[in-house]
Amino acid sequence: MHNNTQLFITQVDQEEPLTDDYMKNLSVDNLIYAMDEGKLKVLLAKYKQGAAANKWGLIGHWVKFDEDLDSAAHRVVTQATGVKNFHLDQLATFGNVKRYPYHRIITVAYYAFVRKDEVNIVHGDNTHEVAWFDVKKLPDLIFDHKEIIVASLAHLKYKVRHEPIGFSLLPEKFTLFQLQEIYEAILDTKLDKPNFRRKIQKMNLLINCKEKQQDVAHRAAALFRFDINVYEKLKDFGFNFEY
Amino acid sequence: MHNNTQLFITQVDQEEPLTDDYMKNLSVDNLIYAMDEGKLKVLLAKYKQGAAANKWGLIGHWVKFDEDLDSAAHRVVTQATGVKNFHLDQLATFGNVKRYPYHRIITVAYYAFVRKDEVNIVHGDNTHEVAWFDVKKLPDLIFDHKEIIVASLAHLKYKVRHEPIGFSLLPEKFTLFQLQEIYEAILDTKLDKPNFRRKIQKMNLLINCKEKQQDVAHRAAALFRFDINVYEKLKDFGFNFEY
DNA sequence: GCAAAAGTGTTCCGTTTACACCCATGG
DNA sequence: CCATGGGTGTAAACGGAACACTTTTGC
Repeated sequence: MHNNTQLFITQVDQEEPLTDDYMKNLSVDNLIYAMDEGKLKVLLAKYKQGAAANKWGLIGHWVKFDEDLDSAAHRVVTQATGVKNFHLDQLATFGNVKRYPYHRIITVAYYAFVRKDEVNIVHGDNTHEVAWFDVKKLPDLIFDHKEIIVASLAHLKYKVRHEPIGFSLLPEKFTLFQLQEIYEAILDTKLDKPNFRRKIQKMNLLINCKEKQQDVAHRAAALFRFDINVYEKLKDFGFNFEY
Repeated sequence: MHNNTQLFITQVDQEEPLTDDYMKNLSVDNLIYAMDEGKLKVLLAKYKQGAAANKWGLIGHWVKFDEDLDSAAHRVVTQATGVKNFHLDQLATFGNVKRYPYHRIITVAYYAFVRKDEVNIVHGDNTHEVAWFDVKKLPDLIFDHKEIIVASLAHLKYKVRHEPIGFSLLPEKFTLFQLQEIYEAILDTKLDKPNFRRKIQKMNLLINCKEKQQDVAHRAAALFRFDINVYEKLKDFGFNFEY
């Protein structure tokens, strides 16, 4: 078994060196999502070293001994994007014995929502390319990362109906159509515009900025803000975003 | 910091010895749920050794090096209850640096649904009591186990609306009222009987066994079975159990 | 004028909710 | 005869789905 593996080892194909600060059997992998031109995109990296060399994978890293899991995920997202404030949630943990070729690594998957225009992609020492991919046009992925993305997309469909996560993907001021695009991208369906507008406005989560879009090649839309105060009051009670 | 901890160490208060088969920094903790007299109950253990000595906690154990996470959870549930077939799902992973007093342990929480009458509680070497607790009357719990249970109850409320998990808690043949009790226990609310019956029957997931309850002190109810075939067909399409 | 998206109105229909009511059985 | 749970009926209110329609803007 081990001999078999050896056959495929090339010069670049060895583990990235790890300092003593990190737990060798625990990593975080982040699903960093953003909206771009009405499409849901995820940030992927092409790695230089290790079993992942020259292949696309999620933005991940090992967890430090003195670091909470959430903190590790936050650190890795900030390091890769420069963004400091973003929505972050744990998705699930993937720990099959054979998911990583060299030894046992358990990875805790997190998903993060960022605004694409706030992102300044930072190339880590161990990546030579970092890029956004349409979730409907993914490249081949290392290890079980495809499975992780598929699981997260299913989870998003579920989640978007019960929490207003969409707002984390939008700039502070946005149009109703931009919001609708997010629901359409996540739910992978077309929604009826009049019905969507009525439904979302009836929730009282939106504040009309009394401003209009500028420089658009069509009638300018009203801009809205998300009312975090109303949301905080409502969420304890529980409510529905079903479509 | 370490000296501080020493102050509270007693004879029994030392770590349980671990063989080389186990990863020292990774455990699974299981939320083993069953229905009992219309109440949702969770199985807890009182431990003999270690930081948890003489306190109630979830049924958990370390993960073996050559064991998938799901397999570890399955092994621990079966070991504690004797049950071999049950519904098992991953909840979330808890890994704060200070959640365990001696060293860093990450725990992956799973929830399991069993039928109380199929359970034969097995006392492990390291527990001197194992018992069912009403989820609304929990004792003090070790480490972050209270937080884990609270998280799982919130997750169940969410989950029960989208998947017919209730059936995993019932015997093969059951009455509509028994099913209603599960929804009421998980959602922590009262439901209207006529409306519940109509709603659940319209889903076509139930098969009338054409049998009646025996020896009950009221009109005997019809018994139903869960139609797994119809469910398998429906679930890809997605459907709703909202109440 | 045309394209593109903003925005409003209305109808239809199934579902939800609330509640009244009768049935069967054991104590 | 009463308590307990089984089981049916129904009317009003609500909410979603579908779609026709008008408005504004830039090219």
